[in-house]
Amino acid sequence: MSYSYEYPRPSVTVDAVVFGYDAGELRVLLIERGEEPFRGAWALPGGFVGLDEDLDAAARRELREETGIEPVLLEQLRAFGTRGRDPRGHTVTVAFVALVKLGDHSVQAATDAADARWFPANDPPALAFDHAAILQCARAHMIEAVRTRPVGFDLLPAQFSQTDLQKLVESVLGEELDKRNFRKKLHALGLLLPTGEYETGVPRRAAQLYRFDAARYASLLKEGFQFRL
Amino acid sequence: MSYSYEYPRPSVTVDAVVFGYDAGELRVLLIERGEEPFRGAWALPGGFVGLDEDLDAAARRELREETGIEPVLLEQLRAFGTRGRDPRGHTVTVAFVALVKLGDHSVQAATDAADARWFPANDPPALAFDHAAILQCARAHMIEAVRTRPVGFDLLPAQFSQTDLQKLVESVLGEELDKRNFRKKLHALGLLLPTGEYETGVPRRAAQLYRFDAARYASLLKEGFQFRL
DNA sequence: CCCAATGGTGTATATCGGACACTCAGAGCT
DNA sequence: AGCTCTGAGTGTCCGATATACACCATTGGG
Repeated sequence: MSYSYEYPRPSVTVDAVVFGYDAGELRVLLIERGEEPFRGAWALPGGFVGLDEDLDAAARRELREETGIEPVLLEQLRAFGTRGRDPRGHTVTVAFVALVKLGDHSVQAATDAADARWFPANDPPALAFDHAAILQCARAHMIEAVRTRPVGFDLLPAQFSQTDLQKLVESVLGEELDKRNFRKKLHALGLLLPTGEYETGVPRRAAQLYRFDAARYASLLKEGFQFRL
Repeated sequence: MSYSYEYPRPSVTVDAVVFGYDAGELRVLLIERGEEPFRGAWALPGGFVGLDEDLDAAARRELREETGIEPVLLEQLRAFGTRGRDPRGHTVTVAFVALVKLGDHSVQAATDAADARWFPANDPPALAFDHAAILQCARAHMIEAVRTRPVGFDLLPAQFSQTDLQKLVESVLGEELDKRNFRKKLHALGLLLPTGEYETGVPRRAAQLYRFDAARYASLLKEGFQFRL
């Protein structure tokens, strides 16, 4: 099957920077390319957009096909369209950022992906195409997002300690924060619900576990509330 | 001439939201479409991306062709690719925001554009495609940008009064600011050079004119300086 | 000469952000 | 049982920042 157009034009792809959080470190999901170009290299999951397919639907589909992951939160980063970024010819890619709770998903490589694995987001391997630049841009996006929106809660399990959250924020920002000041702000937001439950199996005093009050956040937003950490 | 591909796929266009500032109001440059679809309707300037053409180069080219404008500052907003946004078939557009000093450019419609004119950015006419949504997004972008980056200086003439700048910021934000507090912050930034010249032809005390210290801003940026108004 | 309109200027107060250190709880080990 | 280790939990002070607020000066025009 083949299709004709009056003018030559770039192709459109989507790529997803999927972040997860595990072992105190921000991680990014990469696939090993099973096809040329860059066969055997690590890359962001993604692929061509189908005709009449929404961009975010395409990103979700490619993620599902290549890695088995179905993210809850997926938002557009921006388009990358520098000439020469794809050796097959000019392609414009629309990059997305997705956040997943690592425990909720097991990664399963398929279709174009020979393998799919989590890597440290701040120390990734060499990447195909211009994916290193896209990842860099996504990390900058996260630095902004983690301070101004409650994104941490999409990366942590449903229940988490205040320290869990702080370590995550520190990992994204790449800098350490003061425990008391962090908690002061956190409580001031009023978005944490104490569960009454505690960590188990830790060789020290167990930290209390909290839950994110999504309903309250939604209603605060309507009143012009601005999240800030 | 015709080109063939193995798979059907969306086309790529660029659209530019060009902002200017005049008569105390933020303005946006629109063209009247000279071709179907939406012939006769107002729309953002833009068009198809050529093969092997960078996205920003395409946006600049379309702007030049359709309106005669060559903006200094052009930055990507994001991609819009919702199915059905273009009646000709699926097209993905990458939207840009451009800022121009109104006095430096005279607008000249050509090629696909039957006309090109400035409209109030906060009260635009009905627009073709999903351009109203793109404009909305661009305005939100400006609200963010005007507080965190010295964008006002790209919209004003080389010399301007403090009040000019304040009125511009107020027009973008859609809210009024306190004169003394605004000037306090402005002076604290240390980015205004007094020119010693004054307004002329005004029926009141003439305001002193200033110039933006771009060199100083560039050097401050390297030291991790964050602009904030 | 008076009026209208805007230019230009400082202080006092509330709020926010950042620095900073100790005690307590619980698990594991001897 | 007692000791040790690790991280949990908690409040104050100070400096910086943001906001509210009012009057006189200057100029052109009528």
